[in-house]
Amino acid sequence: MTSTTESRTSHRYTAELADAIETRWQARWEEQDAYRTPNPGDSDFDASKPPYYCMGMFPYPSGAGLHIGHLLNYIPNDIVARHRRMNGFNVLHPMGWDAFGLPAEQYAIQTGVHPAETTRTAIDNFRRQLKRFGLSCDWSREFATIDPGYYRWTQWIWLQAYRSWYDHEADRARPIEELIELLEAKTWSVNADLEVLGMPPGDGRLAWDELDHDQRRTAIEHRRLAYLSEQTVNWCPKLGTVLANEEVIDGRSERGGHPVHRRPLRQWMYRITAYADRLLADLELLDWPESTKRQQAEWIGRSEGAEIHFAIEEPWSRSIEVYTTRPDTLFGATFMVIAPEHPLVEDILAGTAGDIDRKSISTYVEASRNRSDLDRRTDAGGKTGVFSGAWAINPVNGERLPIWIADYVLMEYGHGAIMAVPGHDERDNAFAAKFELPIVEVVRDPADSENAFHAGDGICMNSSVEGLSIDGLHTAEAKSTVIEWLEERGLGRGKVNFRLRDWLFSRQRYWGEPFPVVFDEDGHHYGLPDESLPLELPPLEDFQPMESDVPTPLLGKATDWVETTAGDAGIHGDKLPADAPVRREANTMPGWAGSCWYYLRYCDPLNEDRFVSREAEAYWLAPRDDGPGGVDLYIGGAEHAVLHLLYSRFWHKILFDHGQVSSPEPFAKLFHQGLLTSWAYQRADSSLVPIDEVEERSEEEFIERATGEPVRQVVAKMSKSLKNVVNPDEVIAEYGADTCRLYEMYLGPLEASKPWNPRDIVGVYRYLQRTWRLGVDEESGMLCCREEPDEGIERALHRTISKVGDDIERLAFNTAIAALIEFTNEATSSGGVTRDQLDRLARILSPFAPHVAEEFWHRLGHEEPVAHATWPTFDPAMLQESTIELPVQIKGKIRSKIQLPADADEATVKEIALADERIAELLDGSEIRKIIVVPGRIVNIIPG
RNA sequence: GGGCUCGUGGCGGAACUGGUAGACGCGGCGGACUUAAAAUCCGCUGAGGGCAACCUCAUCUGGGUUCGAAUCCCAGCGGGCCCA
Repeated sequence: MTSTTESRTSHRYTAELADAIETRWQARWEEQDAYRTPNPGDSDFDASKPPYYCMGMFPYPSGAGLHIGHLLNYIPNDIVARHRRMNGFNVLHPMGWDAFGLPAEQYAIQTGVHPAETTRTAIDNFRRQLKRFGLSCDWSREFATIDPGYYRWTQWIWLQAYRSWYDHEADRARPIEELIELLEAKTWSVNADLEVLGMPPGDGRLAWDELDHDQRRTAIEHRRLAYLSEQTVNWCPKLGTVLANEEVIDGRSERGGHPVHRRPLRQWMYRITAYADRLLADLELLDWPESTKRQQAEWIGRSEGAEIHFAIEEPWSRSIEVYTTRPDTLFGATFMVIAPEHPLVEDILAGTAGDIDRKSISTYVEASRNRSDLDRRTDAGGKTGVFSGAWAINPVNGERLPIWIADYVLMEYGHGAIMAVPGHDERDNAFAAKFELPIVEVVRDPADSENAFHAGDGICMNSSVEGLSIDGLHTAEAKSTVIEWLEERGLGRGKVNFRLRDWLFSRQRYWGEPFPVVFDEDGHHYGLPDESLPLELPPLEDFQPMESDVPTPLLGKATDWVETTAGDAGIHGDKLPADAPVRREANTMPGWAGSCWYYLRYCDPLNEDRFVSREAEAYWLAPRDDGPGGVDLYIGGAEHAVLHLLYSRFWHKILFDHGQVSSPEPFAKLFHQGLLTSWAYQRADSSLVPIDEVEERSEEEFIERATGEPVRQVVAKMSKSLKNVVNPDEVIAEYGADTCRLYEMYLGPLEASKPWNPRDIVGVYRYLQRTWRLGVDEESGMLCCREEPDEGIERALHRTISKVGDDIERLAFNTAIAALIEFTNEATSSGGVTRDQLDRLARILSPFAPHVAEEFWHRLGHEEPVAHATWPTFDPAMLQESTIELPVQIKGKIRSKIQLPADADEATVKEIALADERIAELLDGSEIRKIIVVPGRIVNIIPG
């Protein structure tokens, strides 16, 4: 081989060179703290710059390592951050780790290694991989949710809720002391059920001083934002934990198929329902995808209807309350249905009166106890139910309604009881059909008088008794008439209901934040004072779940930790004597907790006195430019559309009510990146085959090795089980990080699902090679630029600067990169760029390919990193060509193109168009009815 | 079942508020360089017709609105997401 070939290859942009450039600059950036973001108060903080806060949803570091889909979340943020920084913003662009939770604990159980250890290893690996992509994050702000210095404040925020109640009059959370003040002052009172009422005592309402200690506690519990409550949960003895409804299938755990029992358990709850109205209304303030806002609105599920009391015939001395959104169909109620958990069921089973088949009732109740809510709601297996033997009275017409027990009614919704209107509700209709119960039509669909069954709005019929008739009224009117009638007689009232339930916040697992609370010997709880935080997780050798029928939290194993004294726990002497034995809460917080407020901590991650300093919080998050404040841009997957984003908003509002944060909402603008898909293989029965079990016979023929059966190539979400995950380390080894960044952004629109196709990567790799050659001579390795600028290239550069900047703001990175490619191609074919042009090119390339750009920037003689440079300007006049080409249509079909000055007026345009040789020929002197001129766009001639 | 959303070359995708459909990339074809290959560079590449200038068709299907529709409206088919 000759030396010429060697020298030529030695300065080409190859994976090896990319690796050298990238690692060199990454090391330099780290040395010089290139991406450190000063906070207000820091000596190098520049208050004249406006703030910009952009972040991606932080990753959950798993043992499997980063996969290419994660980058789809972080590269866009990095591009925006770099662009904003170069445009004079103080940019906060942080990174951290969501590290508590079930996956880490399950992994630890499998491997026998402590979750703290596996999690730290996973974090180190994720950090290494992310840094290798050259993200311009301020790593000095990094933290993990498992750091005691962080979860101290997670516990503190929980205590804020624990020490609060919700004042519906003022529509905000307030300290418990203020509730006690209102009660002590006898401004407010308590009813017989120990519910706090916003009215003075009297008329059956009790004054605070009439209550004993325990009654007072109970009354307060009814208002507390973080409270204890008996909840029916899915307990899986084998797994030793409570499962979410979605994790239970046919009474067995989704994972492992172990039996799951429904049983009541005392759990910490969050009164998120108190915020339902605000969580719904404030969606309007947000620049979020409409679909996500709609999902949240549906999840909150506000409905207007009525609460109606139904008396029950003797001997059962109670009434049933139901909630219905259709009080207008009250005349059509032909039976009642109550949930198997309804208190009336217990009464019936305990009693002896009447001719009642108690055996089949108890069998049915037992059977439904272990069905998940999800199963019960869906129609799997058809409707089931049993007659209770009791009868209710319809308040409007006095008719007797048989009360059935059926598990399609859930205790958690409404009051665990419904009035069944089989004529106008599908599920009631199906139930009535199955058990041969009467169906009455009371609403007529104006558009369809054929079918009696109609679930929508319509005109009332058969709905009239003495003193009340709604016949002929439309649904909306009928509803208000019935509600008014019920309210006058004390039989019911109009009510707004929400689908949203209070948030079950306890888990029986080890790997989570401990609750900062202890219980005395009577079971009364005491929140820990702030100065005793953090309450650290005790070290636990054995974190295998306890197999038990009695739900037992894992932390219960740490007996030395659980059993302590009030003094050691930090409870003040005025609450309990120092030597009083107390038990710590052995449940932990769910995986959601740490992610509820991490965006706040980034603003001031090392603060030991506050969760975030007021100054930093106000600078980064206060409302500005008519926005609601909060994070300027939050990018993350649509799978978090409801839970994480709703929980975060809820926590933020609690802090807002306490005056701890200055914006009503945490995230001003939200964007969901699409899924990255990959090839997968499907059997004839459409089950999926892991990619490594498939052999490619030819272009279109794929065979499953084990069976020899042909399989179909399809696109599917990247997942470990399909083995179609792409490891970023491999891509970097083959092309370098800059290529990988460009490729991911070039695939297509950020919000769309896109297939990862390794074949296409070379396109952007070649682009970087061409761009490299634009500035560097491959033989000498030296910077080589032309002396005299080319007019066309200069114009093209202005166009590119303009388009790339606009596209970044639109998050349209694919078209921004296309524009960059176009520029390089154009510059290459017309003899290269000058130093000055390369200088500007390096800057607009830097958000996408920061390492190559930095190399150019350095070689051009700059000392400061390119990230600290300013975004190049463009001259709008340079975007405008002096002569333009305009298509000319005849009757909407393009027949010719004309050249004309860009500033030609309409008359001139028409004149030139008509004078065009081809147009004149085609028109052949015919009459012209009309000529439409769209300046700069088109001319359309309509002959007469 | 209801709601939302999408459907453009062989492939990923462009196309501003209705105004030159297919930017850019991949793949393919041809050429230059090379003993040859790789790499690189240049040209062509929606379909059909024509020697050519050009013509016809073409954005899931079928209707409609408009001077003009990938874009707006209606119906249908298909994919995705959410709710049930």
